[in-house]
Amino acid sequence: MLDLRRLEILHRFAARGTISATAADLGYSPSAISQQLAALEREAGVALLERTAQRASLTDAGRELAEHAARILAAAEAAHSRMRARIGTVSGRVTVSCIHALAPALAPHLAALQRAHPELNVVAHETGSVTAAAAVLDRRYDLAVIDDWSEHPPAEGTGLSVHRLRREDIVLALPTDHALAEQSGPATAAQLRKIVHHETWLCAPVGQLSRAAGDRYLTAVDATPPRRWEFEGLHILAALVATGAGVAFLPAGLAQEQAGVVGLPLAASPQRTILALTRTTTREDPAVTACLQAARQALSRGR
Amino acid sequence: MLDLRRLEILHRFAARGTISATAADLGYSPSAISQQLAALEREAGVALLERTAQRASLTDAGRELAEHAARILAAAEAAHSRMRARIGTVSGRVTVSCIHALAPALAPHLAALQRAHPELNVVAHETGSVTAAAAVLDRRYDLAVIDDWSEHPPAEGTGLSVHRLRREDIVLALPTDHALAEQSGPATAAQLRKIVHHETWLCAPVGQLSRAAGDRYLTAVDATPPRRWEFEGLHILAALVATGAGVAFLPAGLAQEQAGVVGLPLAASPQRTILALTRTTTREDPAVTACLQAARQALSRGR
DNA sequence: TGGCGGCTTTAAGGAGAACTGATGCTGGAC
DNA sequence: GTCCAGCATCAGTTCTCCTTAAAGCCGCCA
Repeated sequence: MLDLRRLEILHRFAARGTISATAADLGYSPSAISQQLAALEREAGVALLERTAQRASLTDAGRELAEHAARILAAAEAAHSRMRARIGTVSGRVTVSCIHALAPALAPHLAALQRAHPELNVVAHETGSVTAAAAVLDRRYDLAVIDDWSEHPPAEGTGLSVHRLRREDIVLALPTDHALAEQSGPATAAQLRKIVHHETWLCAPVGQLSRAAGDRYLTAVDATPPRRWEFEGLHILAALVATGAGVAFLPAGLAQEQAGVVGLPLAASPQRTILALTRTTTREDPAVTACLQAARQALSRGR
Repeated sequence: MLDLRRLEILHRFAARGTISATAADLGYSPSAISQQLAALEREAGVALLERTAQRASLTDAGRELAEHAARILAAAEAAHSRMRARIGTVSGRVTVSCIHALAPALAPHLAALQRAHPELNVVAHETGSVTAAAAVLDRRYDLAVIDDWSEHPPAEGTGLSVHRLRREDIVLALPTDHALAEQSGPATAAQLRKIVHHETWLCAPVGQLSRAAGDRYLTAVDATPPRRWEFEGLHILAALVATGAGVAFLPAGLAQEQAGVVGLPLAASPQRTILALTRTTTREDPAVTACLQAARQALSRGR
């Protein structure tokens, strides 16, 4: 009989790649992981790992068993969720991932939830939007709050539940004393080209979703910024706009909150969507749904 | 994290109904089962059993978790089978069920298989045809050899693989010195009515599949035996026919093997099918397939 | 070449889990 | 009333599993 904890270890090892990282993830010493994987090999009767002194990697059999393990663990988690749904108490450990920019909004609601349910143990980390889905499916997080800047938010994948929390327009963020700050209608393409040409363009580094979306829009209106400053974090960009350092594309809500910044609407406005991701197997878990509800309250006040 | 062994215990309890029987099935003391189920309740956070002093029964939650357990265990077994298929060695414990009448034919082949593979541990029991499918699905047996006397053998159910080993005609078994023993063509309905009226009719007790099938045929030709002797076991019936005690419906092969018995064909001959049942999750397990192969060799020499 | 650091395994020991056997309880059968 | 089947609990022993400590291997760098 294969042991469920050992399958969990194998599954995590398949996701992380080293015994040390697996141990860190699961809160054990590397020695324990090594021993448990050896025991699993003994049980299965097959070599699951190719071991060298400084690297362990999965064999074909190990990879296959890890895939089976994913299915088995999902079934077990579904069963556990159902039992938790039966008692209905919000308790246990829930790991939450949140992108940098939304953490300040989310944190107080999670803290309140934890105060309301002392048995609940919320563990929050920061993760980027790109890797979040895989991390949730890999059971590294039970709930992930991310944003998506494409026109079409990701669909529900295998085992993944996608919850849309908020959708808001992207605006052109200008310093309050900018010549166009008083304009009521949306910025025209011509205005945008002129601004981009004269001002420093503030944006996220390449690889960020917001950067790609902004570049798409700029290309569409045929504007190419001659001067770019790249900073990570939308809050920083908003603050920089306020100091007069340049202009940027920002979510409407963020531009509105930042003192010294005015948001000018855009024609055919791009949008960003704030999403929450959970596994379908935990959909009924009261603790997870409570955290999801908290995220909804924290972040869905936009339209 | 729910424990797989405990889920197995719950699942077995759901099938058997008492803690003692569960313990006997799994080879533990009742005390161990009681403690493990209590631990599972603690893990799940729900009451799974309603306990009185002399009886424990599942609650709704317990029933539901037992159903989940069946799925989880099936997934685990499938994974284990895949690993065993990878190494390909015929080893481990295989529990085989066989109906009474076929045991003599099957036993030597299983014994030979066990001699050829010392790591293999075949455990054989006798079980009736009616309950075998449920027992295989409940994991009490990995392989069951049964017979079926209906026109249409059972189809593959959820998780059950049905292997047809042999199909043979039912004949009218007569003592060698009977007046009709030399007849070459099949027995007519009129002959049958006459024989039934004059001879003692030998058949299995009510509830057996062979009895039901025989009665159906007798009813169809409008023959009702005034004198019945009911004995369990087709071999006994064959031996009784040889002594001249009466006549019976028997599978052709059995009638042929029995000295002093002649088998007279029947018009629109009923048939019996010998089937092997396995779980689909163990389909790839080399040990199970080897046992199945042995059963095929032992029993499929008919047409 | 020698030392350092990351990754791994092995060995030893201790904490906890789990099984057994004994004991006690309950309710139905005789 | 007495017996019996079934279940829970308790104490004790065995076994599992995790941690710490030690050591090996390999790449990297001085």
